[in-house]
Amino acid sequence: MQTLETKDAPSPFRTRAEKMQDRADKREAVLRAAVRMFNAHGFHATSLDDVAASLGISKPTIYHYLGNKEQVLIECVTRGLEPLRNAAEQARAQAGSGLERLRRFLIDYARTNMDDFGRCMVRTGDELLSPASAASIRARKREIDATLRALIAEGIADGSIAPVDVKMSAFALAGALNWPARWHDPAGPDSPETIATGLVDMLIGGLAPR
Amino acid sequence: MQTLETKDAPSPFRTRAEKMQDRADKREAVLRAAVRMFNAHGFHATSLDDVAASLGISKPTIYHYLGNKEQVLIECVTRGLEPLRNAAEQARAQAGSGLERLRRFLIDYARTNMDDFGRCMVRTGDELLSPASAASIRARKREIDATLRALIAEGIADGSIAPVDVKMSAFALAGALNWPARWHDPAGPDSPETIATGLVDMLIGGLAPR
DNA sequence: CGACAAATCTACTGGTGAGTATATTGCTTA
DNA sequence: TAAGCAATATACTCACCAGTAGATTTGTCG
Repeated sequence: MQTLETKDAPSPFRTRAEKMQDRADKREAVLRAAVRMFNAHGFHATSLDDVAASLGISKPTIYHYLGNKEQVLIECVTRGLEPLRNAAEQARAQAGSGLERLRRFLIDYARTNMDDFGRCMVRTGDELLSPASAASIRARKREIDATLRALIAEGIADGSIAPVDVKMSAFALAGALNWPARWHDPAGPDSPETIATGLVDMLIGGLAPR
Repeated sequence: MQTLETKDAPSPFRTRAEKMQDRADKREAVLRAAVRMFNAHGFHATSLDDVAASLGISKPTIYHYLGNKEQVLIECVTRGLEPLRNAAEQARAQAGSGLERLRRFLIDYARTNMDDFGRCMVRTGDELLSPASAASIRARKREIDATLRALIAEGIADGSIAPVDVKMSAFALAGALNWPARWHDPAGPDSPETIATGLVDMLIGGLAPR
């Protein structure tokens, strides 16, 4: 077979697969532009005309790729949720004490909450979505929360975590690690990595001296 | 002078002071109705016509008392901020170790974040406000944060708090205690009091066993 | 080639909701 | 009693924006 395709002379004749990739890339570009504007000005204050303009395209093109405005938001939130689901799955599969696995998970959790889609996911309340979509997203968030609680419970069981109230601790952790979605400045001096470990270590150690 | 005013026979002829009170009460009622709807459906999804209808009045009446929609929101946020400022002032004035004073402050902080105005205050991001108002509110929030950091620093100095990173801890605490504004259900089984102490004690003790 | 589908545009429609103009009523005060 | 102000209503205007209609181009496949 003749795969004469070379990197330095890309043919202008796209294959089927390449065109699907093109389409996916464009979808992605729309989502990136949208999520940035949602984060900067809020969902309602961002018009799809603005998003389109920022890409040098027109509004119907967005509809061509994504259907409608709510769909754009849902996709953004979904992309924000995905890394969390992966982190959760990994945490469940991993070896180690409850605390060690929890720590790893929390750091991933905090880190992904600081990227564009993660921020959008954290900041998108139910009230922005149709009841059906809100329910679907709430369900996915609940899964993450279930993992979080399971890890805490396992840590308590194996003695690596103090006998805390599981539900309350899960809320405290989630709150502390979601909050950067509102204050973290990507242009600032602290990297998401630094912030994530800083927050998590404080939460594990507590304020009281040991 | 003849202050014949009796409780059981309230005269329909209001005095000057009573009328000012009337006006204040009505303003207050509008704010209460508005903040409830803002919390339930979000600021943009709540029209002033809806707020007015929920009180059996008309939109111009709201404009009569509050000027415009942003002003309504600003007043709600301000009312949410007020108890925090009081708690901060009290904490600064009080005696006791840094940790004791911090603990008291954090519990107040958490509790007030769960009432109508507190929730609204936490959930109202800069993007909903004009730049000028956003700046003014950000400044007031910064003061609260400064108190929080000062209390942590004092606790470290007097040895009642472990030598943690002050800035990071302040963010972790604020995040954990703001989060209930998004999830707490006033109709649920857990009282704000219970949640506040539960969260705070977990944050002070940390997850790791002692 | 000719028909079809994908991608994209310009130019609209229709609804919603903030904010206003103006009228009315009734109390207060000169 | 007339003037003035507070409180409230009805009935608008105006801007914005989600979503759509329909035209155009271009590549693909029978």
